[in-house]
Amino acid sequence: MNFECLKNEFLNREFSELNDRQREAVFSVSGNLLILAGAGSGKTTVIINRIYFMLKYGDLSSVKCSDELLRMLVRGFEDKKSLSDFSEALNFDPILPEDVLAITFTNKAAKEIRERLEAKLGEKADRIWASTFHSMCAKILRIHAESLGYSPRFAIYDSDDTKRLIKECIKSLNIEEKILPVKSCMSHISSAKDSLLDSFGFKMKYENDFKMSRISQVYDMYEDKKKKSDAMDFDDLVMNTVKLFKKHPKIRRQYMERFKYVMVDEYQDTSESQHELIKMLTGKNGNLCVVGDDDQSIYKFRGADVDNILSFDKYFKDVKVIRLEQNYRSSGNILSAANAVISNNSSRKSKFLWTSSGDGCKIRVHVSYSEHDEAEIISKEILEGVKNGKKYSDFAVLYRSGIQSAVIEKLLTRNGIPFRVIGNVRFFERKEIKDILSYLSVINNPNDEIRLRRIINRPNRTIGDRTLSSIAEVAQKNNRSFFEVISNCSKYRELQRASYKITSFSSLMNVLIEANKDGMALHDLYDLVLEKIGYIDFIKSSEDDPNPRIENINELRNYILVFESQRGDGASLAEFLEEVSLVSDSASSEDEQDFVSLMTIHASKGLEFPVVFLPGFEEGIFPSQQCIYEPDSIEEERRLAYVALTRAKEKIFILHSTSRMTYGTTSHNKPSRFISEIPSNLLEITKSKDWKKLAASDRIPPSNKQVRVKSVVLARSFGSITRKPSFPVKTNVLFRRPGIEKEQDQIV
DNA sequence: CCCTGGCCGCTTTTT
DNA sequence: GCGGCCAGGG
Repeated sequence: MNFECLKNEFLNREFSELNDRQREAVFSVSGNLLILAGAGSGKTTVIINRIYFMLKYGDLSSVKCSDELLRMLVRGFEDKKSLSDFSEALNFDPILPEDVLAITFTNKAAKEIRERLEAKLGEKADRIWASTFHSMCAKILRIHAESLGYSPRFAIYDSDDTKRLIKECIKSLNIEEKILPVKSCMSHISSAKDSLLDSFGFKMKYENDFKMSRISQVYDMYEDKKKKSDAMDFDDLVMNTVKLFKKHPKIRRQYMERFKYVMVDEYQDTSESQHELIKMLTGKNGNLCVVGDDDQSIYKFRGADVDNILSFDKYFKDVKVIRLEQNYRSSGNILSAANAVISNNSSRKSKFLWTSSGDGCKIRVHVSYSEHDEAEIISKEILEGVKNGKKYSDFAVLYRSGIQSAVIEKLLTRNGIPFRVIGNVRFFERKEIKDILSYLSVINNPNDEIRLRRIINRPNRTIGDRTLSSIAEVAQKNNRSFFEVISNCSKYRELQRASYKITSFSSLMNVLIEANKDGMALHDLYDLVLEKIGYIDFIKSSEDDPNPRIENINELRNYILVFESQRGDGASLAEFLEEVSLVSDSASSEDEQDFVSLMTIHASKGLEFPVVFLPGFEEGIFPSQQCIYEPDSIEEERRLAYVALTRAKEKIFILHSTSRMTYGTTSHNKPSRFISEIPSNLLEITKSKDWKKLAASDRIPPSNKQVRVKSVVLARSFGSITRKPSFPVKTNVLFRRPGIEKEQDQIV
């Protein structure tokens, strides 16, 4: 018996709940490691255990052991002791929590990691940096803001702010919006930033391209205005951190030395800029562990580059690759189907999911005659399942595109099935919430022009476009900020006429700014803002049904209270805004927990359900029309299909319809190619009866009794319920909307 | 400055 | 088929 073997015996016993591959990943501490984690292969468990292992043992490969000690260990092993009981004798060198950086994409994932680490490690876990790319960058940039010419209080613009600002730039450059739509301009600028192309580089690159050089003008102006507003957009957070590290090698070294062990989750979703950031943090010889699945790369459209994971071993030295292929989620037939579909992709690392559990049931493919019929079949199957002891929450309906949900919502409602649409409008993006947050942002950073413009006439103060542009003009001419101009507007002749209105607004704001400076508690400031601006009355007078909005406003107050109780006394406005700007996470419901989940396939990544319905498996829907003639895009769609299939634990229903109404016109789509890529022996095909041949009585959609179903629009924070509140946005809409009856007539 | 009617356009989404 | 957005009239 040598030490190496004995050590493994100890560790295998301690980590016996893991499989061999998982253990290998957990024990590989030093050097660069790529973990290719298939769907449902216990990825997060590996991440948690690996950090746990590092903090407990460090890198055991360098530990030496004398003969005498070895005999002691053998005895210890027989006495069921753990290797850590010999820590002093073996003199191993644990890694400190502050040496570890764990990066994820979403707050939800970061939170899960933090919670699971806390459960396993106790308070030590707090010292580990576990955060998203963006919050990590924001944290670093706040510290070094001045080196890049920002103040530490810089604002963070979300896509709505960004859009408004870009729109303004397009306007003031006198570019026809028809030639250059804001959306396309925004996405060009965003993807430039994803690949670290700043406005200067952009200008150089596209000198000879007419359209792109117009965009370059916008890019220039956008950057300029944003800088003057002391603000960064989401893409800036990453790009500016890279810039900071390039410009100040000392600062870079400081972080490289600090984060001795770096882990990145969902590496297939990284963009070029994020990849570069990781390179700068770890260097060529760092200890970098990335986890991901190239087959689940579905975010190319927002800058993700699969190549970062596919060519990981080219970018980093001496990479050890570990594949996690044992699946703990789905039955055999589901995995066979998923494997078969994904094997049609050419650019991928080979991987083959397997399970030790049985084949399970076949994959049911159902051919319906319309999208109504399709939704009806789903409803029937759910009711049938519930009759046989399943819960509503065992079911999920996953679709390619959000527009598919409407019909399904309708028929589920009609059948009295409780459901929720996950990921529609997010809490912090609601108009009333953005309005109030904009007030708070301006109080924190009066230079934030875009948000100042948003609120200056909300509630109405009859300060219109005219006045706004003359303020902007004056600001430009006198080289003053927008806020400075409105605070002293009586001094400017051009603003004389509107002076009274503007001054009453600016003095209001100045009162609020002072209140904040005096250290007023956050929730008191919030109340003061609402009261001073008369926002509730404004909502009451301008909305047909003000209640949902008022509920949201109250909910924001709750959120502040929770924030204050977490942070203790010193909870500052700046900290609050930081959290809010990076957290899209939102409401969860207090009451009913048993509901069917409806969401896009994208939103379902990482989740699992016993029974999964996949409506709209048709050419033109999925794969979507735009992708059909592009091989690369088809591969991305196929990965999406792979994600969809691997969500299911027990049963999959794939549905396609011989006719479907989209955008007001009826189309007849062929079944999706992804269906034919599944071996037919795994399929069980059923068909709706031809509706024309049905007796008239059978054609009436079943129950039209008015069932009260609450459909709450949830953000993606599903499962992690931290606050009680809910936002019943869509309660009963379906029955109040006229036209349903009409709709039924059409079917009959 | 606000309201309303007509017109366009329309995957996927986190931060 | 529907909603968001812009232009034009009140």
